[in-house]
Amino acid sequence: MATPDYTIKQELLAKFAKALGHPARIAICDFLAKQETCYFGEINEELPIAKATVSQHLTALKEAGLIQGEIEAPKVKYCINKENWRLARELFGEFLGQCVCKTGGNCCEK
Amino acid sequence: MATPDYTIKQELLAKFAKALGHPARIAICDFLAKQETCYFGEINEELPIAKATVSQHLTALKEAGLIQGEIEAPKVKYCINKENWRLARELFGEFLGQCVCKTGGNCCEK
DNA sequence: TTTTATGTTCGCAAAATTACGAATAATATT
DNA sequence: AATATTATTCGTAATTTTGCGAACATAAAA
Repeated sequence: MATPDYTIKQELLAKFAKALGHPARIAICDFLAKQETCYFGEINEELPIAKATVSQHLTALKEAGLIQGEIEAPKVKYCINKENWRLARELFGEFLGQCVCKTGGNCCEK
Repeated sequence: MATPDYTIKQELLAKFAKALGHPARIAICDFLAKQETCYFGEINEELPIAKATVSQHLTALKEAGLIQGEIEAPKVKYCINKENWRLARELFGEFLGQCVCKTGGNCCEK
């Protein structure tokens, strides 16, 4: 077994962050978070990129576990994966919260 | 002026997320969040990668605004950029929070 | 059964990311 | 002034990402 360079949490957080590291994927999530019905076509219309590219972004989000899809006739229905979404919320909250308690200026000025 | 494909918030959130999308950069931030003194050398020792690569990751975090550096003799002192860190915390909180209110199962089962 | 509608996958190109060692810069120290 | 310490930048290679159109798959509709 190779040396565990980073912790599981760090790896997981990085995986979520990487999946969210593109404006199109953020826009997809924003859209999905507001819809109960969520077909590929609607998402595709919302974005300024080709459908093949939209499909790729959806795959990236799916592989990170942030969304999920379900085939329905010739259409495909997507939605937020709420369980992992909550996990992401907890991890980001913990990660981004760990520096706030120490109020005051930065240790490096400017 | 080109069409604004995405909102400012979406772009900014994606920029922060992209910067955090690598375990080494998460590890760097974890380390910095716990230290008041934070020289390059200490960060470098903490990571299993070459110093040139560490420097690159630091630059990526710096360009995203999440950390900042200050030259001090032959050493360089790094720290969290607290102002932008707080902004990131707010943006991620808002983004990841927008789906939680609707409790219940996912719209797509399985 | 042939269309039609809806998305995914394929093949490709351009660009960006990740990683490293070597070279360089900048400043203390001897 | 020469040397040592510290970290960035350069040059390069391998991989991944992003994006598109065309081809394909699947199932409903005609």
